[in-house]
Amino acid sequence: MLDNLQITTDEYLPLRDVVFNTLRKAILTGDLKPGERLMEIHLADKLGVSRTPIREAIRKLELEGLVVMIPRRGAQVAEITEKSMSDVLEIRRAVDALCAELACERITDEELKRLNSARLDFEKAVEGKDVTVIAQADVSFHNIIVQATGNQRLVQLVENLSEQMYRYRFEYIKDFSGHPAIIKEHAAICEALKKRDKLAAAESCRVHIDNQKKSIIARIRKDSAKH
Amino acid sequence: MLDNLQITTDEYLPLRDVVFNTLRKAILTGDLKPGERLMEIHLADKLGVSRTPIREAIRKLELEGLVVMIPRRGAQVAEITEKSMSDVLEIRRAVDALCAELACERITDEELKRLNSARLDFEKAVEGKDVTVIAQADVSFHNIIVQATGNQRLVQLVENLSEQMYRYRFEYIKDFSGHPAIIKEHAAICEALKKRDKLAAAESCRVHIDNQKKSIIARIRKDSAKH
DNA sequence: ATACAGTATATTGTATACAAAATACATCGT
DNA sequence: ACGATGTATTTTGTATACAATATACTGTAT
Repeated sequence: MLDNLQITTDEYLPLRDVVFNTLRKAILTGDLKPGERLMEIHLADKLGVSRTPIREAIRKLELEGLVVMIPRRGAQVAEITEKSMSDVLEIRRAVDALCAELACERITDEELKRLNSARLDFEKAVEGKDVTVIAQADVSFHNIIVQATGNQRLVQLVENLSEQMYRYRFEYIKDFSGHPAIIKEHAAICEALKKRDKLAAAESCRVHIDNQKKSIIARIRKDSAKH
Repeated sequence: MLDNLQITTDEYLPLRDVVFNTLRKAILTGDLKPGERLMEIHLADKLGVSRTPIREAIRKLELEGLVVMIPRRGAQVAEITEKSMSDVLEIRRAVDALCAELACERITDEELKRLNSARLDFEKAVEGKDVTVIAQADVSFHNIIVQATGNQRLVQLVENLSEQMYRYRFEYIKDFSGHPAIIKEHAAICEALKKRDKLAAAESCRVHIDNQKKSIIARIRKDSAKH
């Protein structure tokens, strides 16, 4: 009874945050497509709230880079260009390498164990062919490394950068021919972390991102060729 | 006449952005101190606007990490702890090194010239003793490098990270005994960029940040010892 | 004097109302 | 038929109003 009450108070989220999460998810999954306008009244009606929380959510999406504002014309979903994605990946490459280096210094034995089982989970997920499961296993693996840095702002930064790649992650995962390489890369990262070999860990992460970059950029080119 | 009209339309900024800039500056300069509550009606009265633009500005400050929200209690200026600053600097170290590496590949001869004169401007600024002028010259120097990467998202990231260090930048600059070292570091960075030597450029940047870190962390310890 | 209860006040969260600008559309003239 | 002009509509930008919660205060009982 009291427990239940506690839970409900803990679960309180301002509507603006509910809207923010909803819109973000819609953008990342592609329900809201690049260039699409976000009209306040329309969204308000659709989500059953007033314009106020909608507007506040849009302000956050704006700073996050998921929507762009045009003065007196409102918000629209940010376009993804090859350049913008390449910019993101360029940063991601360095940041992931940093994560690996820091993790070498700070990862605990317990986290190393969890990392290894996350690695094995990923390999198992690859055998099954469910793309969502594979993607989730990949996220879990990398999350352990980022968390092991103990740098909360770094966690947040990686999250934001990952977000930008989200729509293309699936393309990368869908390419089954690339799976053996991913498995090898994960193994290399694991190995380096276990040895606490910063150079090797960082380099493995760079290779890992470089490979992702190849398939993501290829996909974008294919997409833009269509239009 | 028409020109004037053009200017005024160009200069249009929604009130939310005016408020956002105003509050951000107030936080960075320390007019609004860590832990201080941002009360909407109070701010609205003070700035002569309604609560709506205030709230939207706060949403952006929230995502930027300059304020933290407490549900149903509103916003307060984020505290700066040694840990949070150390987290920022850890990222900044890697990101600045990345900037240097990319700049090695992409900086134009014209930008190299401007960089060199910015370096000399800094040396001149150091001779005069105006801290604000010195800080500005330092910013100009580093801006050229970041811009030379041609990566707009990287520019934005560096800006955000710099922001967090802003309040302590002056302490670093104020320490006149450190100036010769800074001058040498700038020269090393310049030199490496001219030679397009990525390793040297990156390493110089790391050293540069490590030195900043020392003085900033020392300052924070001194501050927290007072309280 | 101190702890507590109950009320008043202040503050946030949300919804609505109003103003200004941008867009769409229809009418008119050529 | 085409373009221009003026009006209607839509949409954003801003202000205000209302509701719910948290905080501060006051008085009372111990």
